[in-house]
Amino acid sequence: MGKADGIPAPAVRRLSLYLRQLEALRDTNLHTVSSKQLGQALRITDAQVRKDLAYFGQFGQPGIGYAVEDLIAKLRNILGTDRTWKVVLVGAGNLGRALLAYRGFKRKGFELTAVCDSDPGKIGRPLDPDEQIRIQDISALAEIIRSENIRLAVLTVPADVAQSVADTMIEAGVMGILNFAPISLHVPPGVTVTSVDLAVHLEQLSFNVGASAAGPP
Amino acid sequence: MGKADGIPAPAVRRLSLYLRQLEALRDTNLHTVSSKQLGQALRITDAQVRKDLAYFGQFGQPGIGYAVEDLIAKLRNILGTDRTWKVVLVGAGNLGRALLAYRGFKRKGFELTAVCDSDPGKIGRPLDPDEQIRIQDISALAEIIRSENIRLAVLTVPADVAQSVADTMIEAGVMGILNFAPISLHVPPGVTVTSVDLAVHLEQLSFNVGASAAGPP
DNA sequence: CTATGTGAACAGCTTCACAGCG
DNA sequence: CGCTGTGAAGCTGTTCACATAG
Repeated sequence: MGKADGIPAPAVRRLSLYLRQLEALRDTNLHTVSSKQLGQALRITDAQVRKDLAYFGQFGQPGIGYAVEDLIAKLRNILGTDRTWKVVLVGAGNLGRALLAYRGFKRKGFELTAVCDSDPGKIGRPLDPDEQIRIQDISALAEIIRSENIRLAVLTVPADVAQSVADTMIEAGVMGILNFAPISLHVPPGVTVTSVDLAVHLEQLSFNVGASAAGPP
Repeated sequence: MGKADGIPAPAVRRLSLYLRQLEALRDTNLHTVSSKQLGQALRITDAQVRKDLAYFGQFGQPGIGYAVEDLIAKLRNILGTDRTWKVVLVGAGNLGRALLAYRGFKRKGFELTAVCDSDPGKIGRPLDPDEQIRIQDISALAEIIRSENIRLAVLTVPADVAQSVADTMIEAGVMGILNFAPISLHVPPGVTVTSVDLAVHLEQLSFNVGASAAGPP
């Protein structure tokens, strides 16, 4: 329903990679970059880079390339990370706490606003010694989402409750879920889910390694 | 290097999802499943399911469907997880320790054999109270990989050292890397890398949510 | 009648190749 | 000249539709 129509999903994924690479280039005091350079760094053809960027506008200068700082700003705007997104994390297990500690969060435009868990033993505890966020009861989840106007969630709960937690969150207004539970979430149109399943990723490696060699000894 | 030739990468990704779903179905005492049922659970067309499976053999019975237990075994064999893969984890930070604690590892055919870190303060410590694995110095990494014949690695080190650690591991025999560092690893042909970048995933959500609505309030 | 396996049609993404601009 | 932006071509992956098997 709108801005993303006609734009290939793979192109959007690469946008994030371009942004990451550009931020690295900026730190080396490089002011301009060509599609060829960007492509080589990411193992993508230069034509691909140009086409991806051209979906969103004319950002380059013929004969010169792309202005690094400028393109960073453009990409942030396209991806929506020039604004700050409030994020709720549900599930304060090992993985949840590790993700919370990840400092890159805020720098990228995401602000962890609340953390919920169903374990009474965890509720009320501060997550990180130097963070003031305390774990709240999962029964308050919907109310928190509504009152804080939260649109994004990170889901690190066990698989058997993931769907019902997701339903609750969506009902309360969440529009995007980063799901770490090993299950296929069903969500209504307009809601986006991205899933990360450690086992799935390892299986891909296992397949590829097994395909080119004898396999594990 | 052969087995994967002509098979679409997306099909292989879905194989893992089929396997996950089948394991869930088995626990509900379902013995047979159709491509339509599998597809509905995963939001994929039935034709897609059949085509994916048909890349690897004729596993179904016309008029009946697929035998759940049977197909699980077939998929495990194809993915290479009917054998046990030794895995080394490098980087015992928050994320690394969280991944270690993940119990699904062993159940899926992956055995965490060694953990390395460069922080002298961590070396020698047991990771988990009930695990006997101790953190070893990263200078021993190559030797560990060689002597244990390790082929898979999980990389949870800071971005600025990720490439050099990867080089070391590949030199020592690692063929597949699950990379959590926010950087594009360059690896020689035959070596597989799968990357998981939290920021990238969140940006995808931000884009999609921003595309269908006004964005965050 | 149900459900698989598969060639053929279709759709979508990537690469090519070049016109045009600095 | 170098490099972008882009129609056209090429390729890869998905869906259709049906012959075939139980």
